[in-house]
Amino acid sequence: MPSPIRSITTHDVARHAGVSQATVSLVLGGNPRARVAAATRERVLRSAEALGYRPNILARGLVRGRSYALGVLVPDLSNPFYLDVVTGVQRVAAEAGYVVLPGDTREVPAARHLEALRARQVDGLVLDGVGAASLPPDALSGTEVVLVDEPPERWPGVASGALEAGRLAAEHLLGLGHRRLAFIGPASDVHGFRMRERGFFRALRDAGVEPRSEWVRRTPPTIAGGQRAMRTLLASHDRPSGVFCANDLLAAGALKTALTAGLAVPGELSLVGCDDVELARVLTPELTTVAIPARELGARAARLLLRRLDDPAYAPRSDRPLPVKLVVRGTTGAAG
Amino acid sequence: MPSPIRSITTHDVARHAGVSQATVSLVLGGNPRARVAAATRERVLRSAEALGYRPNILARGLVRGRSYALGVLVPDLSNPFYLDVVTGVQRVAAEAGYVVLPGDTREVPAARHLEALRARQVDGLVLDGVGAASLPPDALSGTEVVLVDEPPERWPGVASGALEAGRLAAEHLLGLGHRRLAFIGPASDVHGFRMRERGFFRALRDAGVEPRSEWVRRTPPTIAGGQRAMRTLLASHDRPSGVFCANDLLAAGALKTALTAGLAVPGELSLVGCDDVELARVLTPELTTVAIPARELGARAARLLLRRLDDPAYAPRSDRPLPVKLVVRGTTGAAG
DNA sequence: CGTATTAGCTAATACGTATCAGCAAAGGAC
DNA sequence: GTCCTTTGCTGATACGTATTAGCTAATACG
Repeated sequence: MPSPIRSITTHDVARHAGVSQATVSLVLGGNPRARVAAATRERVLRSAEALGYRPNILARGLVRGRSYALGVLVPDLSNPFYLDVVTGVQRVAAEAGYVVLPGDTREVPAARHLEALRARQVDGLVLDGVGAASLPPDALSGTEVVLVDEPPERWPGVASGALEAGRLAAEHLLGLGHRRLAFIGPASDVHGFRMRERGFFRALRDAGVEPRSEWVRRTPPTIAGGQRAMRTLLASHDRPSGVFCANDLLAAGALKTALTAGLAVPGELSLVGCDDVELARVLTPELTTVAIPARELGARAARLLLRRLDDPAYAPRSDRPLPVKLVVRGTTGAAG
Repeated sequence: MPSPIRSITTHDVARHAGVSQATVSLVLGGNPRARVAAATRERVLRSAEALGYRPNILARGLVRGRSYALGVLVPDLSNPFYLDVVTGVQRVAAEAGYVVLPGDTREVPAARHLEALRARQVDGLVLDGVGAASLPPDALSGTEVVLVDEPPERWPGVASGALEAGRLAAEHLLGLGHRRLAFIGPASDVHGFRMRERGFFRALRDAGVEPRSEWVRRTPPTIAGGQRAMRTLLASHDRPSGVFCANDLLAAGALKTALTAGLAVPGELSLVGCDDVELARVLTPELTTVAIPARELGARAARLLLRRLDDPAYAPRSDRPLPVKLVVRGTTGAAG
């Protein structure tokens, strides 16, 4: 059978089955509850099968006013955590016949991404950690939006237990006897990070431990950022005995610098990350961290988004944040 | 200004500018060499600007027979190397107004991905490491395809110097005095990996070093795979003094296992990876590896693909493979 | 001045699908 | 038998754009 030059259309199927194009569309198109005689339906299906018909999703989208595409924007796709979020979105979206267009804001600003996605007529957007509040006000109009780990004020969202994550890290370190505790996190005003930070410090204060401002290091949430931050922490005359990093990349960088400086981990310094990306188990020693269900977070965001596309009025019953879990590994030990 | 319910079309712009829809299309659409009076063009452009017109890419694609979308398939998006390839494709594609739909074959088989991408009417495909040769024969018909690191027999492709990469690793280890050399790589028949392997062993033989079959460990090219492979290598009574891993994930896993087993690296065991992903610099000690320009590889694939979309007859002058480079870090040292 | 040429624009159509109004036939109620 | 309802299908149209044929007016040329 020669490969078709032009792809098979509903017209081709109609001719083959001896019915009208409209009937083919009724059988193969959206509405499964369309009134078509069983015999006709069968005949159309067989013709479609025989010709190898595949619906042209662009044409379908044009008439339905849908592109069946979703945009997902994250700060950094090379961070496995965000990649997992995207993967979660992708899986759910794929099942519903949607495709996802991922983008990150490392090199291209969010506003420009949104411009391009809008030109693509994406039906919806998932935004994670891109500071939706600080976007130009009309950048998101006319599109359904779901936020991840942001305050769900103007748009609905899903959340992980960021506050809880910070608290777990703090309690773990406190439980090991640490009182001299530092925090490494980003300066950027991303709500999820802010919550992790707040949870951490709240737990410290609850335990009567007053944080020191010189032990709060702000740096881009990357490996390089973690290295820099740890370098300045180690340079000070007075060193913390435990550090909570706002994500695992920071922790990996911090660990690297500490080991290179000859520090014993966890002997002289305990380290807790956040996210539990695969990297955490590759480091030596393995990283103690707080596991965030990234994939499930993305999946849940996608489900909410798809739901709202069908019914824009759908207001999610305010969901519990996804549960987080402390994973104790090799970078934390009793205070000396 | 109220946000528009329905998006602005060429008809709206035409009405606003007092011209026909066709004229608007001539001004704003593809052909820049269309004959339109300067004054009219100016007026249309101003109207478009004023109304905030954005072309509907779906509609444009429908009539032009293009979707302005490219599919990219790789084995594993969580491998930063492949992610970089995708990023390279994405950057070039974005500049040309194309969007890319990435997919990996960890959970969904390539054939199913291709099915979905085809339904999306993607204009072209970039395939890296998915074994294009073993796909159903018609899975790629009717679509422009460019392969990465595959033999460019049925489809054009771009390549990195995989053979050279293996050779560089071998010569580095040989130069340090190692003669007891092992290889860890995937069993799957992916051409790029095969070439790295071949380059390695060819250099060994050229140096008069005969490889031992029990030191060739086959395992999935992941961190976990590297750990397993190294475990079996260490379990044997006779240990190699140097190991070349077909990628950095394998090397990371191998390093982890070696360190956990109490081996001194590089004192008792030298380790060379391949790819030079960011992970390589986070490990302690830092990983010696062969740098492959992943991003440029993807970018070049995208350029070739776009070129062929404009001119399907375009046969690339057979390009030199992209240069690779040995990066000596901390996991290799002189043989004991 | 008459004719050929060109510039500048528009009407009409097509891309492949979904959907709606409407038609013919068949059934159902009496 | 008439009248009403339902079933099963089709013709026509629309989605937003690109493109081509063709029209008008202006210009060029002899």
